[in-house]
Amino acid sequence: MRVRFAPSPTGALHIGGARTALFNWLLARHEGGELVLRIEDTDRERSTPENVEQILDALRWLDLDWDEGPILQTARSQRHGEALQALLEAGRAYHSNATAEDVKAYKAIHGADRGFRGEPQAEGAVRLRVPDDGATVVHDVIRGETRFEHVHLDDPVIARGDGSVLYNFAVAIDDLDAGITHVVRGEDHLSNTPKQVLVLEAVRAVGFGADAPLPEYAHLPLLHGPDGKKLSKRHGAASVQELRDAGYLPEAVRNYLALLGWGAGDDATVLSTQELIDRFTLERVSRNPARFDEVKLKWLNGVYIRSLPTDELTRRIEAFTGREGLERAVRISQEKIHTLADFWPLAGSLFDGPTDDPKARERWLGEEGRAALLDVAAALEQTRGFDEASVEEALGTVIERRGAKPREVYQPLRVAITGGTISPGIFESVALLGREETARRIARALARR
RNA sequence: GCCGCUAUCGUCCAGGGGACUAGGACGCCGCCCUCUCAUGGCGGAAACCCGGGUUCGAAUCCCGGUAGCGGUACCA
Repeated sequence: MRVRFAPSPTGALHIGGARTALFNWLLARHEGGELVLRIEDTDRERSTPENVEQILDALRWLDLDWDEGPILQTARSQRHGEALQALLEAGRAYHSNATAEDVKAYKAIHGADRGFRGEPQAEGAVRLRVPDDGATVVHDVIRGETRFEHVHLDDPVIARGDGSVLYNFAVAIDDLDAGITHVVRGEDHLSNTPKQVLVLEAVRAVGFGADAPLPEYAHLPLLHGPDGKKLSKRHGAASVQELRDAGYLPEAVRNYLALLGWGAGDDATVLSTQELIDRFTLERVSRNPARFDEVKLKWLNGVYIRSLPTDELTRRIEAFTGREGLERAVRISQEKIHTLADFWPLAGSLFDGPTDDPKARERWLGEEGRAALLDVAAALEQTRGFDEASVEEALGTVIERRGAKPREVYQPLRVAITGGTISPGIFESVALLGREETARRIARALARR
């Protein structure tokens, strides 16, 4: 089995594209086949080297590797030209000056009863001659047979007036030459498929890749945004880079993306990449479009974060935040965060000093709170050690002596040392800060007002 | 408009003629645990798009409608 992932570098790699890449990759790895990476850069207006780099960067981050390529489609223009010329000479394609308006006008008259068939001219864009009779049947592994009647098809433009080829032509030639056995891509390409099959048949008839097999097709259901519309920039984390910047783990993203349009079949949700490879088959790919649900991704990411060894999670958080010496803080935060980005807002004050939350101050550092804090400061001064257990013990004494509820002691202390009401566990946080820093922060909180 | 694809809880995925009182996950609601936030545990609400047909029997097969989406570029 040889599959390919063929993004066009007209923007960053989208979540939908990433899912397509993942499915191709899983399939190749499951079958022991090869994955070819091809960059479809025949759109000269919008393709840029920066976008190519972005796509490669996204694939690397996702840890999806490939066996051949990246092949730039434009680098194959000579081959495309030869195939095009052969089609021209055989009369299976022709030059035509007809514009989109001409075709539209033609269709206005003939409706769906007759596809546009141009008259050969000396120059102009190149159109593929579609037979009037019959139909092209696309055999789709996921959807079964889809029949496209030739009378409904217009002769498609396969090359521009200057001879440069267009997508539907290049794709067919490149898949053929690369020996692709399965074309797995988004459903938005289903309607293009008959054109590509027609190109394939025409080109083989004139001796190009006549002995190469015709690829099988598998069109994946499309991915939609939370609003049910096609995924776009408006949907926030729409690109792979945005996912990375939002603090998601690549393994969690792979797991989540695999669940969009595919299911293991036995209700399994959390699946390691190896399990994904072992279990992935095209037969289990769904036919319905799926919505990208960041809430569920976030939950899954939390599952992965909690299951990571603390030192590994620390490495990732240090890389993400650009800070060092975070291990202790990571250990006490691990079960409280869902993304790498959650860490700093939760525990950053342990390093950078308390933040300022006026509401928290007002609620917990009133007369009662300050009185409690005074007791806490005294108790913390004379603990034997300063680990979590001794901190807990000391605070327990304060609670008992004051006849207070635990929170009436813990919360003022939390606000004093972190500035807010949300933090890792209070004993852990205090122990991490140490006796002196804790005392300093309490004193500062008390002095304030 | 035309061509095509799709249709099960709010979302994702199961179930593909009787095992369906339709299952799991996220989310939501309630309870428990609890120093905040989380985590964890227990429980709950929540779906077969509509109409015909086939069949002893339809969520499941067929037809139609409707809706959503895609294509209809000298974009990919």
